[in-house]
Amino acid sequence: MKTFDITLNYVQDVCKKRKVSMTKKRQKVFYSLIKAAKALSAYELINCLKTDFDEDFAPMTIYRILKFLQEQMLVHKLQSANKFVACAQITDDGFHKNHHFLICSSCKKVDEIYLEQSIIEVVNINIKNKGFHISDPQLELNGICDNCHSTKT
Amino acid sequence: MKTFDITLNYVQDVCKKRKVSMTKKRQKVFYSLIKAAKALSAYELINCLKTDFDEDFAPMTIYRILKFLQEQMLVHKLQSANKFVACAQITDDGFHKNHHFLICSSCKKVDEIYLEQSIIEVVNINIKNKGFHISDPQLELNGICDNCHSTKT
DNA sequence: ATACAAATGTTATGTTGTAACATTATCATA
DNA sequence: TATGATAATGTTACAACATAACATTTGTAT
Repeated sequence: MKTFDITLNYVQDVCKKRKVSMTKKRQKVFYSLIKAAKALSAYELINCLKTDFDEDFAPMTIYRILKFLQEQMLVHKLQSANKFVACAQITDDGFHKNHHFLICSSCKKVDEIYLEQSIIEVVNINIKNKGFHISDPQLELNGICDNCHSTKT
Repeated sequence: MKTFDITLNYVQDVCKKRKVSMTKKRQKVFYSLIKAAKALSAYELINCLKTDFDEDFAPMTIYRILKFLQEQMLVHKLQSANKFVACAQITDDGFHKNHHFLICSSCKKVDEIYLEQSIIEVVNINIKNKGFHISDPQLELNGICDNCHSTKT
C-alpha cells in the first residue's frame, strides 16, 4: 500500500474532520478502487481485494462500504453500468457538484468531468418549463474516447 | 385491448412500412408497457402481461422483444434505472433523436422530452474538448416533478 | 467496567439479464 | 404442395447484481 499513501492519508484527515471513521476495511476498499483506475462492479472489486490483500469481502460488506464511501463523496456510482469509481477530485469540503461521466463504450474508460454551472443552467431552464426540479444532475454519457476513435482508423 | 387501438394500429402500419413484423407477442408487450404509463422493469412487465392477458412470458422472451422494440424506437431503456418505457412520440420515420428523460425520484414518473439541438451542442462542445465523441446522447435527469414538489408543502 | 452505537459477519434470497440449444411459425418458390 | 431458408419463440440453466434480517464484534464515552 505505497503508491496512494498521500491520497489515503489525505482521506484519513478528511474523514477525521467530518467525524466519520475510515476503518481498515473501508481503506482497503477505497485503495483497491483507486488502484484499479477504472469503474468496477461490486463483484469485480471483491476480486481486486482478494488479489490486493488476500482477503475475502462478502457482497453485503462491499455494498455497505461503497454506500459509506458514496455518502462521503469519495466514490461515485455509475447508474448506467452498475459500477463504482473513485472520485477524481477529492476535496476538503468534499461536496462539490456538477460531476458528470464520459464512458467510452469501447475501452470502458471513465472520465469524470465538471461541466460549468452555466451549461447546467441552460438545461435547467429548459426543464423547468416541463414542470421538473432537477436535484441530482449526474450525467452519464456514452461515447468513444479519442484513443479508441483514432485506433479504429 | 381497446384504449390504445389507434396507437397499436398506427404502430402496425409503421412496422409494415419498415418491413418488420409486429407479432402478437410483441403487440402485447408493447400494449402492456403503454398501459402501465410508466417505466417498468422487465420482470414488472412480465407481471403486467400476466394480469393483462393471463399469459406467461419468459424473461428471455421479454428481453428479446424489448430489444426489438428498442431497435424500432418504440421503446426506450432508462439505463440509470434498468427500466423500460414506451416511446412518447412515435413517428412514421421513427428515428427522431434528442430524446431525454426526466425521472421523478418521488413518484417515479418519467417524462420524455426533446431538447433543442443547440443545447445538446453546447454540452457536446464541452465534451469534445475532453477528447470524447458522444454516440448516444440520452440524458436521464433525476429530479422532482411539480406535483410531488407541491404536495410536500 | 459497562453500556451504547457503529461496524462487520452470516445466511439466505430477491432481482436483473443472458448463453446455448430446441422447437415452431412464416413465407417464397421450385 | 412440398421444401428449405429465415425469423420468432420456447426452455433450461446460470451469471451477475443487490439487499433483508438477524448475529456478533469493535469502538468509545462515561
